[in-house]
Amino acid sequence: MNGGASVLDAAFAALADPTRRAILSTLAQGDATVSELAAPFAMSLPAVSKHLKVLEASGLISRTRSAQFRPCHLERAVLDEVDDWIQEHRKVWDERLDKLDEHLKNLQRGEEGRDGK
Amino acid sequence: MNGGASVLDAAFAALADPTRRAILSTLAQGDATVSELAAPFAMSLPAVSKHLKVLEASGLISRTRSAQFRPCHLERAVLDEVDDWIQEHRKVWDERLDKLDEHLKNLQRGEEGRDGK
DNA sequence: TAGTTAATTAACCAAACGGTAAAGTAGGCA
DNA sequence: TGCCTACTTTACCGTTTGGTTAATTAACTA
Repeated sequence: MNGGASVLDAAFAALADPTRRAILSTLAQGDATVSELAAPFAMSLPAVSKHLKVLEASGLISRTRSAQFRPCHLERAVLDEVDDWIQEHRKVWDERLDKLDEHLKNLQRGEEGRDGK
Repeated sequence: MNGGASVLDAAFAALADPTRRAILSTLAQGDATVSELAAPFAMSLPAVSKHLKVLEASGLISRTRSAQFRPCHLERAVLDEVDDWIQEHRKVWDERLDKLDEHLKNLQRGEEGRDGK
């Protein structure tokens, strides 16, 4: 039921940092170089470089070379996987809440019985 | 443009751990106690307890008391916020890719000019 | 060739993380 | 009252994370 979660590990971990999310937001408006991405932050270049390495390792971005620049580029696939996980769980969640709602309407009180294994 | 990101910080960080995602999956099928949630894992009770504390702090779950049990319960709101962030970025992403596509069709070559600030 | 710009790598540090074992707390139950 | 059950809290430990500065690599430019 669970085929390869390490992508999600890295993706969620990458998304957990506000600096990295801001970088992704910037990048959503177009490719950018490391210096350009670093500009808005009160943070050294190497720090941003590390964030980009994390993002690249997660697969959320890719980097190419253009002379001495390393333009960064967003990649959709991993964000799609993250979205898939969330949608899947929201679905089950919803169904479950519907059932619970129905259940409550039927019982109208706490029978205490979670459906044991 | 960015009002309060700390919820996302905590939520993404919480989701970054596979054990915690598994706990959420279990919980999606119904509320459960700490011991029940811990059962599938080769991990001590305190470890699971910590994970639950992280999940609770992120707002992804809530916990009540029922005698000596602490049944855990999924909360939708935060997952919805996470979903919102992702949808927002997928949207911009898509628009941008569409524009790029169009742009490429118009130019058919690398004019090298990123639209500078 | 020497110098400048762009970015990464290396070494280091403090704080956070994920786990442990052991002790403490709180609520049934005999 | 005293014990069992269900959990949490408290050290403690090794690893990872996010940042720093300094040194290095790579490519353009004079």
